[in-house]
Amino acid sequence: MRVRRDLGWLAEATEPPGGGGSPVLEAMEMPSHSRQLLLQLNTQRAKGFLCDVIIVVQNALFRAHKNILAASSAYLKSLVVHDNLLNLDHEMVSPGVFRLVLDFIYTGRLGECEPGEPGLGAVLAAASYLQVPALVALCKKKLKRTGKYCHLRGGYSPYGKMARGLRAATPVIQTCYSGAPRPVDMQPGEPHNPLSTQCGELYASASQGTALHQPGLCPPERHCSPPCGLDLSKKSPPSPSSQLLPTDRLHPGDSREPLLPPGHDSPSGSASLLVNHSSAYKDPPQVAEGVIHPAERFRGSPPCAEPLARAEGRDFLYRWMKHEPPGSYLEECEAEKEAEREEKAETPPQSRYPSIESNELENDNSTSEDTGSSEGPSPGGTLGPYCSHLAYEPESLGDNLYVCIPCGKGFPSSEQLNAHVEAHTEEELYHKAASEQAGPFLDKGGQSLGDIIRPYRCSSCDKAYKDPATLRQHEKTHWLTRPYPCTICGKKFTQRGTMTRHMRSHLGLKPFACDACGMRFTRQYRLTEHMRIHSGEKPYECQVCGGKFAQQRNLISHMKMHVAGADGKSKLDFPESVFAMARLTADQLGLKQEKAAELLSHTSHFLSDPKGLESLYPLARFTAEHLGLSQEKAAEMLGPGPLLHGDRTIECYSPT
DNA sequence: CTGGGGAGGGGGCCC
DNA sequence: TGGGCCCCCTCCCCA
Repeated sequence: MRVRRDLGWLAEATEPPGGGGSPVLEAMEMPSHSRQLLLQLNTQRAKGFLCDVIIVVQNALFRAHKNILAASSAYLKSLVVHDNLLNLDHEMVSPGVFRLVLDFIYTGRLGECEPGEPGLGAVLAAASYLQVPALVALCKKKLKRTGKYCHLRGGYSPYGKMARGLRAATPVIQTCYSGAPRPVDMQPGEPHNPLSTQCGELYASASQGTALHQPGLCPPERHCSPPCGLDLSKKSPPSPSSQLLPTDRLHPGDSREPLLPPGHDSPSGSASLLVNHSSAYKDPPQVAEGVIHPAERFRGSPPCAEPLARAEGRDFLYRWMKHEPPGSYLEECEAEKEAEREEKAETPPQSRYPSIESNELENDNSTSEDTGSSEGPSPGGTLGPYCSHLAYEPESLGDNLYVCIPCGKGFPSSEQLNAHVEAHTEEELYHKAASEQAGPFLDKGGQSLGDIIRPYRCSSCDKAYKDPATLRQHEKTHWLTRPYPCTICGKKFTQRGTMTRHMRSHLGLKPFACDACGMRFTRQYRLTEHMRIHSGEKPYECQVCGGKFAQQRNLISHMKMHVAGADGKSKLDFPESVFAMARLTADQLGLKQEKAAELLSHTSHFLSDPKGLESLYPLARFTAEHLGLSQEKAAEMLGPGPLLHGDRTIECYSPT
């Protein structure tokens, strides 16, 4: 009827003035038009084409079109108006259920349920929550007609196999990185967008890999380490117009719910989708068990998840006790878990402060064995975490009453304690000596000001930090294997946050919008920087020519121009005090130690390095302010000479 | 064509 | 865990 009415003007307009001649254009209707349109839209959704909204449901991502959502659901309509990223309450709708709802929106059909699929009752509840009246009506009708609600609740499907083959027809993220197969619907020349899933959905595994660690289920390179997950369930963005995407690890291997053994708690805090589902709808436990059975989920029919989890737990415990270093990828996964647990266990600072390093633990353990300590060896040859516990619980020292003050270890006799003290590495002694030579900034305990401010020193590179967590974070940079791989491109990162941020670029998420021009950014800092363009603020001033810049990096690039002449040689001279200040600051305060030492070790490098130039003035100011010294005074006090940097002595050259 | 500035974007890393 | 900052690369525009 609408078509006829809408086309009426057209018929009138095309009718010849005389009324006769060519036949009158009658309004016609193509019955399959709406169906074809929906099919096209659904195809586009599957390919991610023109999708302008991402819906996050717990650990799963769905891409869709705002118009379609708005036309189907009053609730979603209210959301998509303001946001490109929707975060649905997974207590109300689980990822599996939402997939069915989204399918219904795009196809007008409600997928049949098979064992493990969300029940019709759950779909009804979700449809009510999302305000999809057509689906609500359909669910009610189905429930009334079939009268098999009890079976549904029990996980039994009266419908047989799924007609639309959700599992088979949903390749999801086919590729993580090079070498992986491309999606079947992708043309060879087409940019490979790993987000182009058939259902426009991505899943983030909350299981942190239990079944993923099964050989044969997933290529080893896809075995994302457990702690690498993006937590989808946390953090909301500061911008009201958007939401960040805290994700848990995106699981590239399956289009459906993340695989979780019953009762398996995600380390990231993301509970099982199906546990949530069952709890939300008071489903009996067997529903979840049926849903997540790995044999249902993965090609190759892996063993049941629960024994798998147990085996993994045993393996993990074994490795934990053995203190095995990361080796194979699976081992790395275990090592990462271990590291996570160690971090949570509030391990003490390492090396030079009352602490126990892992290798020291082993040494300590061997010492105990040698001396017949009351503490017997632990499985695998080390005491592992127990040793750490011993070291910090005086009452647990047992007969080891002679305690080494610096490291807190106990020994049964003074002779053994003396032997232990002598065994402290030369490096430590050298450092202490170095600190004592540092002169006026030392306290009587032999600690430099830098050590006081940053007492947690990396045993690998000598960098110092204010707190142990930062030190642990830093130490990951020394790991041969970066623990947080991107599940889309495979790039690995040393910090989870960096990987999360990287993922945002894959997903095209730019939560921070400029109010003035509408430009969006992936980071708040970028927006702040960008806003200076509108405000005209240029806080970065060139100390040489007075030029001002809105962005620091452009000042740095500008300084390059000042520093390096046409022949590449330096153009500027800098006062000795500046060098002295940098040396003082680097050595005593631990600020940019490596960089300052590097800069000072070679004057030419220093002069050609804008980073050093830029850092000198703030460093000098900092030093003057905090130590109550003038630059000249500090320079006079320090004088020319070798810079003691860590356990190395670096010659310093005067800029003249 | 080239150099310089402006600006977007990504990774590293400390707090 | 996310924010913030630093550093780098890159592109674009303009003189």
